[in-house]
Amino acid sequence: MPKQTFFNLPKTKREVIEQAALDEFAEYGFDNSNMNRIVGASGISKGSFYQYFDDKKDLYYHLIDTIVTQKMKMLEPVFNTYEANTFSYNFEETFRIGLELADSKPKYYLLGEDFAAKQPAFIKEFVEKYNPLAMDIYAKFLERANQNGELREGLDIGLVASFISSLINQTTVGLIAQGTQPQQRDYVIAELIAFIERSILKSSEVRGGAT
Amino acid sequence: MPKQTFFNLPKTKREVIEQAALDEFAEYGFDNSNMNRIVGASGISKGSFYQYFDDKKDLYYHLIDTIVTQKMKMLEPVFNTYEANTFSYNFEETFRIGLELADSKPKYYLLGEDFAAKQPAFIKEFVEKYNPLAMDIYAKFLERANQNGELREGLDIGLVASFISSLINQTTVGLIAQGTQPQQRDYVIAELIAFIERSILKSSEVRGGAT
DNA sequence: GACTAATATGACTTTTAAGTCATATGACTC
DNA sequence: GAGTCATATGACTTAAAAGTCATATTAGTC
Repeated sequence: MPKQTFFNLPKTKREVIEQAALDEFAEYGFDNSNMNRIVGASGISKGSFYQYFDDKKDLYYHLIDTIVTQKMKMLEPVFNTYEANTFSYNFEETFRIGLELADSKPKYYLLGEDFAAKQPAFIKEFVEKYNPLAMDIYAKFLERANQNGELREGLDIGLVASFISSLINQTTVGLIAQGTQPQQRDYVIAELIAFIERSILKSSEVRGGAT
Repeated sequence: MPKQTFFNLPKTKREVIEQAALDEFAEYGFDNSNMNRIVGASGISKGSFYQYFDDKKDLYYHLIDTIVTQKMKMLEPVFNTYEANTFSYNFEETFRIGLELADSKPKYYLLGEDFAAKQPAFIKEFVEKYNPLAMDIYAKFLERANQNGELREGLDIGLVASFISSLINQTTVGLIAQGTQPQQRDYVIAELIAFIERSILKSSEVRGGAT
C-alpha cells in the first residue's frame, strides 16, 4: 500500500506517477522495469518516489489493485442481475465489458498479462483476494442456465466453466495483441459465442450460425 | 548456439549442465535465474561455462530448442498421417502426446511456460521458426476434416483452430500445474474433446456424451 | 519574517549478478 | 620430458539498478 504522503498529493500528480508506472510495467514487465525511468517520466525525484511508496513492488501492487477494482466495478451490474438473464446474455456482457476495458486501457491489459505470468513467482494473495469472483462467475452463469433448462444434459459445469474461461482469456489476448478492428472483433466474438453455444446449449436454444 | 567446446564434452557432463540449467530456469524463469547457482549445481566453474556458451541467453535458447525439437519429433508420426485420419483422432493424439511429454518432463513444460510468457520481450525468431508447424496444425486437421465432410457447414476454420489451440494450451497447463491424476485426466480430456466435437462436428459424427 | 513541519532532491551507497582473464592443470605428440 | 594445445579455475571487474540520506526547498502558522 502506498504511504499517506502519496494520497496527500494533488490528484493530477498522482495520476502522472501512476501513468508513468503503467507505461513502464506494461512495456517491460515487472522484472525488467526500471525505477529511474519511472521517476524520470513522472518528473519527480527518486527520493520523492520513496516517500510515496515502500518500494517498486508496492507501486506494482498498487496498479494491479486499481485495475482489478475497476474491472470488478464495471462487472458488478452483470454479476448482480445474472440470475434473471440467459447464459448467453451474461456471457456476452462479461466478455464485452472485459474487452471494453482492455480496449480503452490497453496497458491495463498488458500489465495484467505480466502479472498473470508472474503469479507463481510472488503473488497468491491477489489470486485469493479476487479469483473467487472472477473465475467462478462463469460457473455461476452456467449453474443458473442449467436450472433454467438452457443447457444440454450431463455437462460437467465446473469443467465447462474452465474451458470457457480459457477461451475468453486467450481470445481477448489475441484481439488486443493484434489490435483487431471493431468490425472484425464483433465477428470473432460472435463466432466464439456460437462455438460455445453449440457445445453447451440444448439444440432448441442455439441461435443461428453454423449448422 | 553453444560453442564447439560444449559438444566436445562427454555426454554425461553435458547432461548435468543441461539438467542444472533446466532446474534453474523452470524454477525461477529466465529473468530471475542465476548463473552462479547453475554452475554450482553443475559442478563446473564460471569460466568453464563461458567456454561452452556465449552467455546466459545462449543456454536458455539451447534448452528451448532441445525441447521444441523433441516435441516436434514426437508429433511427427501424427503430422505425417493426419490426412488419413479423422479430426477427432488427430486431435486426441496431438493433445495426448503433448501431455505425455509435459508429464514425463514437467520442467520442460514450466520452461516452455516461462518462454511463452517472455516472448514479447526478446523472442520472435523462435516463434517464426516453429510456430507455422505448431499453431497451424489444428487448422490443417480441420481443413482435412472439412474435405471429408466431418464438419458442420459454415465454420471459420482459422478461428476455430485458434479456439481449439487456446483450449488445449490452457487445459494442459491446468492438468500439469495441478498434478491431476491419470484417471481424472482422462476424464478431462474426454470432456474437452466432447466439448469441441459438439461444437464443430456434424451431429451425425458426434460420439456419445452430453445430449 | 521567523519558526516549524512536510515534502523534494539527486548524488551516493549497496547489492546483485553477468561476464572476464591471468593463471593452472591436464592431455597428447614427438 | 619438453613443447603445445585444449580445457578448467575462481577471484576479479563491470554494469545496472534499487534504495538511502544529508541537505534544500516550500507551505503554513504566529
